[in-house]
Amino acid sequence: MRASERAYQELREEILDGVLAPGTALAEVEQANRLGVSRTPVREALARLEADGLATAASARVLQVSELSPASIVALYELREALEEQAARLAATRRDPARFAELHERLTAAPQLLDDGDEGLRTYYDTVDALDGEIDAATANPMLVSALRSARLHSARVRRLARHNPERLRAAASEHLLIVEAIIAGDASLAAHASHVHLHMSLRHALASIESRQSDGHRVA
Amino acid sequence: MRASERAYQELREEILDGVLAPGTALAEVEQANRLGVSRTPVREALARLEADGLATAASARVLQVSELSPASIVALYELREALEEQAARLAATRRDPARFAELHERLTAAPQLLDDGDEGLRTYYDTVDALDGEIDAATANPMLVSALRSARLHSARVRRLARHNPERLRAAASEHLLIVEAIIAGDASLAAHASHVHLHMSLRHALASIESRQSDGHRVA
DNA sequence: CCGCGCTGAAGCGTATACATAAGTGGGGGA
DNA sequence: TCCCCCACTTATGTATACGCTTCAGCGCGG
Repeated sequence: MRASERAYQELREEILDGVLAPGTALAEVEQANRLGVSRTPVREALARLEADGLATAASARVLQVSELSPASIVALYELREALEEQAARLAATRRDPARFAELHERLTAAPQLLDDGDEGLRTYYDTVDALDGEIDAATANPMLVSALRSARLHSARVRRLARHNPERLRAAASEHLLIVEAIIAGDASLAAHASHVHLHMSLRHALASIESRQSDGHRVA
Repeated sequence: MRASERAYQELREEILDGVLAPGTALAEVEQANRLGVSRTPVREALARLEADGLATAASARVLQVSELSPASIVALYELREALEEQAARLAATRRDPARFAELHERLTAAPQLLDDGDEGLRTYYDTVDALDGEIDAATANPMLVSALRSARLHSARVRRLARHNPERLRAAASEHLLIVEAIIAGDASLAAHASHVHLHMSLRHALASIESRQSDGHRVA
């Protein structure tokens, strides 16, 4: 694999996982030494991170991991609303019902996974990610998909910040189920509205979760 | 200005203006010689163009100016629909009425500009761009704005491809006017629907215009 | 005492040199 | 004569070196 690609993925993972906390400075030489590659691929990686919005230029000379304030989370969800409602609408119009029928089964089984500990949780998230993938494929719109991908990057950060609340995840599964049913039925309007509802609930939970975490005195997971 | 920045802007302009036609290969050495800079800044410029979607990797070794097929134009408008409706909604909620009142005046005067030849046309487009800017500012959502900016890049290509039809531009001005009025009135729903209508009409015109151009035997403007 | 300017250093942007991989053309063998 | 393999060419990926910009700290002048 290309060194620039490895550097990018490594840095991205670390930012998403919170290893590199918001506000951390990303200097070329430092990261080049740390990652064991030269500055040129690091430069490319940092440029991509900035384009992704995961890093922000604090001044002309210093790049840092971008903050994840409640305000920016709200902004993220406003963007996701726009994109995911449209994606759901298009998917409902253009979907292959068979592919979503399979997802319907998996999602129906999903809540039970949450009793299976860490392994089950991973399978649960795999199912949710598979739903994203199927919707992407069904929209048949590369531009929309690429915008969605960018938004999901940031969602991954939020997901990690919010506590994994089994109760919330069970509710989320049933919200997802409704979206899938709407898509299978070819009901674009319902698919869009169900997506809206899901995002609304998800945002509400994320904000509450982060607020409670902060009042815990910034406890680190 | 930085060499990589100049290279990027130069290449972007040439792609948007059609100087570099879709399908043209973008080789590092060739462009470096042509633009009078070294390969490194060209590399960065090409990476940005690819991230923008203005260039596509045809194979592992060859990057080329991306195609602008009717299908991709439809996809672009589906994305813009999602983004601009949401932006209009948010702008209607958060706007400063005074700033849009000024735009309302300028847009009312816009149709007359179209009789003033090239200079007037430029002023007309400046007004439309100002509307975009005001909406961006009013949404108060950096993520949404950055997604919009990316979509507008591609719109600029489409705009150039479509013939400048005064009749269509006059209609577009009145569509914009309705959007502005809705924003001033704080009517989020109307702002979104008016944006949808505008995009629908704009897409219809763009597709018809391109089709007629192609049946002209690919006449170059 | 405050503000402007200088000087040093550190980091970034660019160029160039080198390594590597892929594609192509030619030659040899079947 | 055709096909396959090897070598060469070319372009990309990576590393390093150099020069310039910028920022911080200190000193001098008002």
